[in-house]
Amino acid sequence: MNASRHSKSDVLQAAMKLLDEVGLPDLTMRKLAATLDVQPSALYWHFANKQSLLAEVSNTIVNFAKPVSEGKTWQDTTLQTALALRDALLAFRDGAEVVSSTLALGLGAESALAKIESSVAILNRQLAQAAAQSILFLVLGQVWHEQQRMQANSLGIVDNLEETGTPNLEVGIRLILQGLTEKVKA
Amino acid sequence: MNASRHSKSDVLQAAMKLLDEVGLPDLTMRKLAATLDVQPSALYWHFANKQSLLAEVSNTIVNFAKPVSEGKTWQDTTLQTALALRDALLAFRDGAEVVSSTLALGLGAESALAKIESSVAILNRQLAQAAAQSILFLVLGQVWHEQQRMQANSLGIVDNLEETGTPNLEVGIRLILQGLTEKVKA
DNA sequence: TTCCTTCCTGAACACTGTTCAGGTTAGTAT
DNA sequence: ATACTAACCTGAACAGTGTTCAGGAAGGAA
Repeated sequence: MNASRHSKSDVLQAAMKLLDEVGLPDLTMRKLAATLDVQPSALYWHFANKQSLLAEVSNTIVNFAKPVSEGKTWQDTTLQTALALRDALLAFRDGAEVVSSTLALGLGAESALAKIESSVAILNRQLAQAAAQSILFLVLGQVWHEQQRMQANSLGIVDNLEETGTPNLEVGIRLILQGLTEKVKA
Repeated sequence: MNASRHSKSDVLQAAMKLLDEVGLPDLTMRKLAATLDVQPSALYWHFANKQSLLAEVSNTIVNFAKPVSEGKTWQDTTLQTALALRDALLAFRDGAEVVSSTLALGLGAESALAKIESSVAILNRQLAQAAAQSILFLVLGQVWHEQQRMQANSLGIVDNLEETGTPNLEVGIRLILQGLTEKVKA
């Protein structure tokens, strides 16, 4: 905005705003610097590189998920946790792709996994971990797909008549939870 | 290799080889052209752009999955189909990321989804579709994660002691299948 | 006033995907 | 053999990317 000096969180905030305006593919260091009235090289005082910046953007998105009130059953709690993450991803343009990338690179965003895993109150920890990871991939994949379609539609590209984005996710999670429940009985 | 003229499938083949040698981030049009002893611009006679090239690479990877022999139950068939896709992704460096990207962009790779969906022999088509999509995201996310860790390890980065890549996937798929089975009973 | 930390400039480097006018090669038809 | 045509490629450029680095300026503390 103005020409005063900027802190690290200023840059992060500007990055979030720019992401919302132009999307991830056009979120470049040069454009980001321009919105702050600063040379591109100035950004490298605050962040070691672009990946580090994106990692913090990713964490901001994940931490945006509001904590869920404990449900009646752990199944319900887990479902609410997953849907809260889904809402957080949807709240930011290209949110799912940002988080997916940094998660793949091993930077940040593990807190999302941790939250889901801790909600799966099952004795067998190996099983809980596999289920939590599965649910996380489900949410990321589904929302990524949905957000990509949103952009495609905004560009006037024909959309397939199917609008099964949101329902499919809940169905998928419920399938995993049901499977978990059955496996625990045995 | 040599300096003779090249066909479209020559370029595709060279792209697959280069992908295996340098990985997706270093799969550039210039490097690809160099392996063919050709100027970068020559590639644009065969492919409209890099995305189109990657889409065909993606299709090649997906179609590499060998068809499964029909199992005893549809649950078994679906599991084998998913694992066959997993093997295909693992057979190529950064295979999961390549396929994920082109799938997100709406180019190709839907045949993977179709194969899984057709194996889920359930009356409720909406349910089968949700389950198939869930399983696909599971496979892609898991293998992507695994392949990223493979590269990280090869670069000497510390690996987390957990080696739960492969088992987690099968567990996750089985959970979905079990959930499906229960839901069908009701 | 000196010093030191914080933040930034300006210029460059080594890349990237892509376009385009024009050339070469090879095979087919006359 | 000559002419034509489609397939394939060159060479150069354009507009952009992330990143580095030597140095300069601002502001508070000693």
